[in-house]
Amino acid sequence: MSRYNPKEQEPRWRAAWRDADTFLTKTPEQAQGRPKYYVLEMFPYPSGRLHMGHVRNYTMGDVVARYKRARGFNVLHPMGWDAFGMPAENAAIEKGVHPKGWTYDNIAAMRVQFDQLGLSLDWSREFATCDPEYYGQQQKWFAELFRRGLVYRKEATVNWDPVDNTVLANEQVIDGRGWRSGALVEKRKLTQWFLRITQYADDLIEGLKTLDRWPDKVRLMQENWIGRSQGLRFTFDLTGHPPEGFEGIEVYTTRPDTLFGASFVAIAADHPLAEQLAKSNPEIAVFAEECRRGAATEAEIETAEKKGLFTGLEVAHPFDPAWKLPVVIANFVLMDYGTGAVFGCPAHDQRDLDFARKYDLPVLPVVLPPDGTADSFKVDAEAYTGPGRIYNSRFLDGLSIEAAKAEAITRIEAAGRGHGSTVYRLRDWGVSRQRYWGCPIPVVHCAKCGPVAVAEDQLPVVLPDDVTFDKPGNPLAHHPTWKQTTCPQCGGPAERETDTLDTFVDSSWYFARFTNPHAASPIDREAADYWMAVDQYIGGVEHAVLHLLYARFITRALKDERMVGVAEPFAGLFTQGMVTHETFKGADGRWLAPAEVDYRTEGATKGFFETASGQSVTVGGVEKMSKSKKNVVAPEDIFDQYGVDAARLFVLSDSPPERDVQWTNSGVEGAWRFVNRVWAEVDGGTESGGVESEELLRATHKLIKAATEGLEGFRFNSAVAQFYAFLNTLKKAEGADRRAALRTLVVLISPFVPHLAEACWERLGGEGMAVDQPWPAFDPRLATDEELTLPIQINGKRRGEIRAPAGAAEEEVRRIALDDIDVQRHLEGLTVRKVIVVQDRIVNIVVG
RNA sequence: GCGGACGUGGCGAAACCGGUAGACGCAGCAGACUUAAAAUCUGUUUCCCAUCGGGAGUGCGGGUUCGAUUCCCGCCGUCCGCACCA
Repeated sequence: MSRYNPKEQEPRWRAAWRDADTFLTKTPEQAQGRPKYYVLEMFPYPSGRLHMGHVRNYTMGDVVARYKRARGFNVLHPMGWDAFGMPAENAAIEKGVHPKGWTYDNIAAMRVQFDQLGLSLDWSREFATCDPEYYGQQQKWFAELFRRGLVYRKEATVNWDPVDNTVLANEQVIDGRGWRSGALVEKRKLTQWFLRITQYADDLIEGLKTLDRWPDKVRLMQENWIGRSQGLRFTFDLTGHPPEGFEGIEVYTTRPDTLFGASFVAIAADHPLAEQLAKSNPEIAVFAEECRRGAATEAEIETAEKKGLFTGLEVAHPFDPAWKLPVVIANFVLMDYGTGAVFGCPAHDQRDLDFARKYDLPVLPVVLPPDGTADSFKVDAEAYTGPGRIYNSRFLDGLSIEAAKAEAITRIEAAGRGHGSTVYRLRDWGVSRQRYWGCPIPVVHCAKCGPVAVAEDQLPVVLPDDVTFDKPGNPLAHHPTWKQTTCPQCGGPAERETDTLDTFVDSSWYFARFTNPHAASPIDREAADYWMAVDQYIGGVEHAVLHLLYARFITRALKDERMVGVAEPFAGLFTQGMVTHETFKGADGRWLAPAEVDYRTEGATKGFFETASGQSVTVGGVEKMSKSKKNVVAPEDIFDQYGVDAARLFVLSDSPPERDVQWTNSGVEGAWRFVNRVWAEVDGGTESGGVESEELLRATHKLIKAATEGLEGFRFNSAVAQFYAFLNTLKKAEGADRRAALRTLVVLISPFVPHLAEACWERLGGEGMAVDQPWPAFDPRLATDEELTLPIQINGKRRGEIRAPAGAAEEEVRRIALDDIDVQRHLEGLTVRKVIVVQDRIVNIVVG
């Protein structure tokens, strides 16, 4: 008996698959009518190193791809690189390397690691989004959307680092300061390119209903993100002497029923009226400046202290001109949502209530809860947002909330002050980035014609290689010659756009490009019609909203261009959890990597010690593997020690795929043990002889059923547990002929541990390769037991069990149960009131 | 703050439609093999009282039900996303 040697077996089988072109995608003709199946994992950013998260993600996709292949599907399973983005530019600044060289070097390094994983990928379709062949095609469709008016320019706010003179991403703003300079970050307005995703808002909501193989939570998150709300848009008239040109303030509300509870009107700091007032009022200017600084993200804005500044202006209530409300500038009102102005109703909105308490504004309840009375109901520290009847509201009194909303809208519309309107939380997608390492926006600016899309025969607009990163800001903008060009429309002198596209654009259509990555047009319609939509898309849940929503939007936009036939790119979606690990800190507070730590017994104390110093180590929380906390286990070290299959098996085994899995050394050793046990069984089970065992046959069919259901339902951990259990059964079946059972087991584990399966298949004398074996079918009669053990409950408490034939009639089971000696003992002196028999499950005897 | 999830032994978990809670793995304990150790194999392992046996138990508090980890209401805790990270 020989120990399984992954170092010898694994490269051998990878070479065998490669030499046989096993994973080369078949054309529809070659597939000979077999149904297609498109499996895709979210493609990686080429950081240069494979991490355990990749191992988990791509192993899951591989299991699906190999399983579907065994089920007879014609499978497309491609891989590429999401290769544009900030890290390459950061490397250029910090290490003086060129983003292009850095990126392609990383791709080459990662490709080697990917090959080791033994994935069933068709590498002939590989591309990187930074290949001009890819982004040039992207520029083609982008130019089309521009001509169609789906692309436009408008002013938008960016984070500006006044020391580095550069735009900062939100993640580069740390506590309101630039990450490199440490300078206080300012908000600055720039003219930027936008994609009109809001035009598709309703379609994107409606489309969610068709995505029945998406997790409910992701659909819900997208719906909430789009945030369609019905409400009222209307104008409060300014009274007294407002600045010239400002007669009123237009607000949007989803609660027009609470209009009589209004006690102030709040506008955003960058509302035109606020900006006008700031010109002549230094106090307002200072406050607006304060609002402009700091908070880069919505989360920070929403959690920041609610602050306001009274402008001294007043507006009249729309239903009572004599009723005046103060106008305040508030840091929690967003210019991007609705009209950038709201009315505050403190009694029925918590944020408004907090604000009203702070600035001593009236709190007027206008919705009476069902169990409240007008005299007793008070709003104190908590706003009331529940159901009820309207009161304190003149002509709305007594109405339900819904009826009052309708009535308020009708009256406002009749008065010509506004109209009912649908508003989305979703904003148009700002795609401009003032950076070098991205897809150039294919537009030129002509003094005569304005912005003009680059003509198709002049694409791609290629990034120049000769750029420098010694000056702050966008290297494309400083390039001496690159931006000088001629106008495609009038032929006059013109300048290229120097902004590049958000990398989310690159990842919004790559799945369609994979169907024919070498096509002369962005998408080969015939190939896309055959392969799209992606049948199973797999990736991190952190992409639940942005990437997945953008990809759905672009697919719809391209469908309207007739470039693709489907509206929804991903028919099935699976969002997998992260790989986590314990964190360790040394005595001096430094983070320590797992490799720097030992578990041992030191005198009386057991625990973790730093290997180098022998000092004791604090064990922190279990967190996502990250460089900053050093709780990273390098996949290559694991492959080296246990082989790829053990690593693959472990990331699939311990936790359900949608949940986080905690990497542990002992866990991967368990997987390694399994690999060896399978090998040992196969090694010792190849000889004929032994008796045919019905028990083993039944166990085998049960296993096929369980494995198949586990794979279909994305319960890989359960499937793996069944393999382990089957191995235990197999060990105990001494004297039985195990050859058939082993062959079946090997085919079933093949998607999980493909190298081991091939080695075993060969040892068992199977024909061809394990990867080419069809998925075994099970006989439903053999996959269930003939006689079952049924628990007997008395008043819901388990009091015994009986044996009964499967499918036995209720009467028979009832008789066996009541005759049972244990049951009778418990029933002594009691009256049986009812006997509930659930077929093949349980018997519950109710006594009184 | 808003939106979404999750919470079961010492640990990772299973229980798919409301029907035996803890499959499978890890760690632990006991044993076999060994001069010894490692590796491997066998058994055992939710907690409490215990001889048979009984009681409690799925974050906490309530509810529906013959029966609740599963459904409903309220609370607590943890994690993810929040639009220029990918």
